[in-house]
Amino acid sequence: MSAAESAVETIQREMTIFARRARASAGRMHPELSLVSYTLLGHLEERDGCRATDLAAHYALDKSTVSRQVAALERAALIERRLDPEDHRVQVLHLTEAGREILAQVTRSRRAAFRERLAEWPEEDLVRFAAYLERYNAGPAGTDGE
Amino acid sequence: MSAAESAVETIQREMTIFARRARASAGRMHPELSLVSYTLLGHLEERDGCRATDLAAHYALDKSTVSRQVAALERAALIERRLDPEDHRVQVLHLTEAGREILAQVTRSRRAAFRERLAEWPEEDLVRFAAYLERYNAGPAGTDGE
DNA sequence: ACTTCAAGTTGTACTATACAACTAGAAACC
DNA sequence: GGTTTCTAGTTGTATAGTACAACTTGAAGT
Repeated sequence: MSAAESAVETIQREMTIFARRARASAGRMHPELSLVSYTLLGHLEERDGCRATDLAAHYALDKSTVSRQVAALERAALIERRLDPEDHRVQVLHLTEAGREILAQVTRSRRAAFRERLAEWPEEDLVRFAAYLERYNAGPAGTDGE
Repeated sequence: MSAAESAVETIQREMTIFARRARASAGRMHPELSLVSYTLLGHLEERDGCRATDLAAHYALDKSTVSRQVAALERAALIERRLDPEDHRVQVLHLTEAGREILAQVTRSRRAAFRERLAEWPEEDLVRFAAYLERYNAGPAGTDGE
């Protein structure tokens, strides 16, 4: 096996380990915000509001799933729905103040965990690792599908 | 923000994207073998058989969860239980021939997906990326927990 | 106006998971 | 040697996340 082939094997194995761990720990780390809820809130912050359908399309989730997630987030007062005056079928979703705070808090705590884990890494390696991950994720949707 | 801090941000963001995608696509990619089942079978192959308790400890799963997963894998005839003659509480789990084949088949298909995704990468980058991932996962269980 | 399309909700089912209560067997300790 | 304690595993119950299908409501096209 060439060095390249063996490296691909390793990448596959380690990505699998990471995915499994992330999945197992996602609920335990932030009981107040699942990984999906977190990314939905993040998307709302980034886009400054969007429709449920946009979330479903972007994250390859069924619209019923998004509908229930949105209902839960609204119940928790983390988001609010604003009816689109142009089209009465549409609800534009926005973060509430509380939602913004929770999102920031979870982001801080996640960031702290990553910082700790990467504390010993030289800057040069951090920068290269970050670039590799970006390149990997930017690739054509193959292994996954966004 | 320093280059190191901004790299950590990127690593966090990209790892999150990867984890979310992996989760979303895990079921769709291999309907015959969930990510968890896949890793359980992989562990059995690697260790050439082990106990349910070992699986639970290694993957931080509840023993009841493992018990049900194992029951499903046995029902699918991918593993078999052998009673330990030394200790009648213990069942040593082993892959069956069918289990070995399914595992190999899913491994091949996953490998093909990764290869395709990484096809354009120069060997040098593959090797470095693989090393970074190993280093990341080998770190102290912080963000996750095995 | 009628049909067709789009956004969301609700009913139903399934999977993965945890926690608690339980059974069965092994080990330890007077 | 009998009682207590520990360990392996199963089962009951509950929850979260998910999909698919059927439906409602409103918009757009013909």
